[in-house]
Amino acid sequence: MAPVTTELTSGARSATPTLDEVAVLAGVSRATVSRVVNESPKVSPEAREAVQAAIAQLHYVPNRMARSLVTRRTDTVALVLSEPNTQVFSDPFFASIVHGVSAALADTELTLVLLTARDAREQQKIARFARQGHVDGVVLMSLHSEDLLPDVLSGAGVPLVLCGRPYDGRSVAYVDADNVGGARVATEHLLGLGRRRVATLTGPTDMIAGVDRYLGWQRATEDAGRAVDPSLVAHGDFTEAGGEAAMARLLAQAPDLDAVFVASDPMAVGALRALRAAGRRVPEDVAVVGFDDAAVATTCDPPLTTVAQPLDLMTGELVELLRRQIEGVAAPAETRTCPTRLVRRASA
Amino acid sequence: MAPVTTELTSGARSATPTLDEVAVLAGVSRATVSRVVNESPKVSPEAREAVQAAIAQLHYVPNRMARSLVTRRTDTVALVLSEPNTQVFSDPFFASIVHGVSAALADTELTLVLLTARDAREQQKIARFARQGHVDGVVLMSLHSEDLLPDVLSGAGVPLVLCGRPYDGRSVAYVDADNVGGARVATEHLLGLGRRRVATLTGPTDMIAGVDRYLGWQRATEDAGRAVDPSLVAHGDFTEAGGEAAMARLLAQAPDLDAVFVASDPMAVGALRALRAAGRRVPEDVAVVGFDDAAVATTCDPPLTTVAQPLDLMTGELVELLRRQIEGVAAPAETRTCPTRLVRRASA
DNA sequence: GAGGTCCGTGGAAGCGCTCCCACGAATTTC
DNA sequence: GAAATTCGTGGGAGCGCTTCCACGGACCTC
Repeated sequence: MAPVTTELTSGARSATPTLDEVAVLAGVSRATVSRVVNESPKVSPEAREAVQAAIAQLHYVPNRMARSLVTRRTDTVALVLSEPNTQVFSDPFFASIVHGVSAALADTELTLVLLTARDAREQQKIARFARQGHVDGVVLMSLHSEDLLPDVLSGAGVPLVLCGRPYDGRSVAYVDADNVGGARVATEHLLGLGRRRVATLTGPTDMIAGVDRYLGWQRATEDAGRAVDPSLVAHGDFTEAGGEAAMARLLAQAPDLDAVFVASDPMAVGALRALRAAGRRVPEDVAVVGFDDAAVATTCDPPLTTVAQPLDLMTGELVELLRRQIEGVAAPAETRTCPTRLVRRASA
Repeated sequence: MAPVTTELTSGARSATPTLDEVAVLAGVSRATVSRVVNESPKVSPEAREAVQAAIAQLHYVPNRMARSLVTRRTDTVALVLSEPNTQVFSDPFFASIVHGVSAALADTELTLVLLTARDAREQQKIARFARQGHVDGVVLMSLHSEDLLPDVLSGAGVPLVLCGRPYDGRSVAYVDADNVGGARVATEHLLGLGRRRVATLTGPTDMIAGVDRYLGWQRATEDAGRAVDPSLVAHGDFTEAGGEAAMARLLAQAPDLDAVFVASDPMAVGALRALRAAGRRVPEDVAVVGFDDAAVATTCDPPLTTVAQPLDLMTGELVELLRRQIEGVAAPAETRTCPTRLVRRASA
């Protein structure tokens, strides 16, 4: 009998038991233990039972590194937030996406890891992480136009789905809300209320969501036969403070405005504050519509009329598209655009 | 010549090149390539150069799974948020911790992955993930008293540091802010202003931070020779909405209060709103002190006097303690309590 | 009852890497 | 000038796992 076997049968147990140790204890071969662990049907009930008993007794946990080395899978996917501004982290929209993806993954054998890339160096680190085989796929929230990560990742052949349409027209799988449509409906609602001067507070122009929501406002304005007056436009950055400042500017530019479509709920909350500071009543003097249907939309004063995105649907599609790519059964660069919906509350 | 070698030298390159292929191309052995990759000094300049050229030419990226299998290290640490309530995600304090830990790790070779556990099932998944050797260590934000993850993880021998003192007195490494001291100073400040009825809005009683901040208020109250009047206490949940509701209750219980220490800034913002709704002026009628020094403390109306935690220090210590455990040079269950500091603004 | 099929099982190869050990050449020491 | 040291290098074992392949026994078929 070989020394190693002697040691195993003599009862000396390592802190982290291996397949072999389980096999020896169960009186079967390594291969059979592997089959039991991987739920292969080709195992007799007796053998299965013996193995399971041994696993329980030794507290055996398979070593995923070893497994991954041969299977070429890690059963792990990454959600990457590529964004220099840390504050975005506390944006409720982002939190919802994380929550949704995580929930969609909970029903699968996949584990979610969250990675953040604030600068080029961290992006490199993440690219390496992905390329070194630590994850089977990546959901990427790359918000700014100049981000390199989408290229690097898709170039490296890592299964990839973007959350949000890519800024340029590149061919890559993505899931997005119908931002243009949502903004359009919001603006039409304001117009339908009989408002004469419908302004907009946009998001950053280097983010596609910011651009698309502006586009929706613009189209609705044009379709209503109104001129697209530059003084009715102010740019924000999707944050509450940015929204407050932009609203103040907007009031200075266009004191006669009587409605405003704001490109995100946090910005709308800031806008509400600026409006109050300026002595304008909402919705009597100025009607306000936000975007996102964040939790704060129900608690602010007045409760916010806003455009809701189907988050569950979106995160579900995100995971679905990614899994298909991982399985290798995906059509190249599949995309989904999910419908939005106006939620009426008191602000418009 | 063996077939495999023929294939390698004949120019056929796999999509993901291995050490062997680099070795063949560079005309050295696998061992030498490994030395170059791992920056061993025992390599001649010529060999190093040849290897580096080959690596560049093949776009070689080491397979971390294979490496981990033998080194028993992954160079990855996890930040685990064990918290059923998803909304906590958008809490600025949490975002700051993530940011800080991530920044502290950016200077090292370690990669950070973020994991969330909302229920027992996800906790199991994470425990498995850690035990299977996917991470070298864990920073755990386990906020509630009944959480099992600390036990499971430390029981499994995974290097572990808690962010926040454990609820019970268990022996485990942790880093925490001096919540009791901070709350005490805040309360003393209110008392020092000459306020007669200093109330408090607490956090959840199953979170140690909630308990400690209440304790600080209590001690300061007692030390000032005041009675700890139950009607001066209302419980919140660290959220803005919860703070608003609790403040409304507090005003009903103790209409004569003239100061309130609020256990978190988001709650304080809610409290400010409730106070305004009730027609109380801040700070004239009611002085308010918050906790956390979140970004919102500077933008709300009036700007919030609050207790700041040394986040950089805390996250630095967190990473330091964890690294020491990973290196195996840590004393058992090291702990750090970081000093807090009162930041005076307009609300008190 | 001889040949065929099926099924559970174990042996063994190998995933890509690190690292111990031994080897030979260059350098040093007495 | 012989022995000892140093240094860069390559061979090879092995990390823990999956999976192909072959084997033997139980079962069926004509």
